[in-house]
Amino acid sequence: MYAQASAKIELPSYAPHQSPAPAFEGPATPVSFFTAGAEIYAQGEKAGALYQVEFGAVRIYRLLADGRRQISAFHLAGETFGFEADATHHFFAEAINATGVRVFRAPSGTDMSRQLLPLALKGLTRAQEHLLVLGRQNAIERVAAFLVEMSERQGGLRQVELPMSRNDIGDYLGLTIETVSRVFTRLKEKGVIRLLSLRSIEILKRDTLLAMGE
Amino acid sequence: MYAQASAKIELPSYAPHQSPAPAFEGPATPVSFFTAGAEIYAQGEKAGALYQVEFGAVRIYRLLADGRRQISAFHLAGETFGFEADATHHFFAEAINATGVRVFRAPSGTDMSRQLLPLALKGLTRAQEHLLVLGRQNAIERVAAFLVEMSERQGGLRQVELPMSRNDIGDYLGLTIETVSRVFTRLKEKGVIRLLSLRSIEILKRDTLLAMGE
DNA sequence: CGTGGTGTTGATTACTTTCAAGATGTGTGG
DNA sequence: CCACACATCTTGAAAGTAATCAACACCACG
Repeated sequence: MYAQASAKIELPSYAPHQSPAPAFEGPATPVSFFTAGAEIYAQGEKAGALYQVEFGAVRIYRLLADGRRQISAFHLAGETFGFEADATHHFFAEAINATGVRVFRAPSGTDMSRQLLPLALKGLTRAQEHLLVLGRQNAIERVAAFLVEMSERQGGLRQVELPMSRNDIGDYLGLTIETVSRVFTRLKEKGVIRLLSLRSIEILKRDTLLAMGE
Repeated sequence: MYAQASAKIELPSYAPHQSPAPAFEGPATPVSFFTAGAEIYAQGEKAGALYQVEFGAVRIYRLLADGRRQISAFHLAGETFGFEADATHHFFAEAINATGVRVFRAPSGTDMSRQLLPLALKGLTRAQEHLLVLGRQNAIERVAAFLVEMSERQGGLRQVELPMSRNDIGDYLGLTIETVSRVFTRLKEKGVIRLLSLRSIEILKRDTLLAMGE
């Protein structure tokens, strides 16, 4: 059940050397591979399965009628997504780049509440914290908060990999791509961060960044 | 265990005539009363209990260091709140006005996953939908979306009660109180809504409002 | 070594906030 | 029941921040 096979998948450097521990009991499910931009599921589709990122990254988003997009979450290696309040997906899920996803389908009748609740609560807390960012922080604070978040999710290292484009970052932070770019430049000029490459930054002044993101 | 007793509580008109069905099994817990502005719990406090609104309304919010506030959710009569990802409250909960809250404490060792999961998932979906509003919609769209949401949560009637102040609405929508006020005025001028009183509106053009909120 | 996609930078515009003043509403005490 | 006082809400003018429009640079790919 390979949704979209890519001829040759170059594993990105931030892929873990070994697979994350499976999130759920059950029959071993093969890993599905998705190329950059491939859809994992769409809004309105029937939900039911759970997805664990093996390597790569996934964006969860919603669209307005005129095409405006809000990314509500990124999921990195080891994280699980796809659970819904009812039988329908309320969001889109897409691979950001070459991504492997393990699919879990609980046998009908199985009660997954115990396993799912902590994930749902974690997601709820994250979403509510993100509301504060979108509702009450300005551009530089949003980007700072984002970099801190990405850093912490990657073990708090100085070097942070950003698997997503500026466009994705903008749609996550409620900013335009130009504003994101300008803020990156400002942070560089202030010596807070350094760009190792377009998708890889080094945090030089963590305290400043933390203070910015509040 | 009455957190704050008020001499005389005037039941607001939107209070249900009968108590909502208790959300959980367990020993009958007395209803706690809170006056307008009274704190139900604070960020950092130990969590554990669940709260069901009997009458009145509750705001859930978070603060930035400089006092900026983001309300992540309002809870009306019948709704349950207070569950957390870990043993600590990540948010503040306050009564918006005279409010009765039933407190449930599961006996230790009880597994509430089955009951909690649907609530957590519902909250997660709502929060993620709100992210789209805060991230990608302008002032008039935000207010329109808010009025539609409040209307639907009150049974989809033309008349909608707004138990919260303009300030609360602003902090929920990521706007200032002045902008909220101006948008209300514009919607009145366009004949989309009518103000019956400051805290009570009538929706005259539902379709227009829906189209605005997308 | 081109070419398309992605990112950066600049100038201008638009929207929301801020600051300020006044109006309206609510509650209290006389 | 009325009058005053405080809080909430509305409106206006000015300022600020991010969006938009536009051009160019950079990078990855074939």
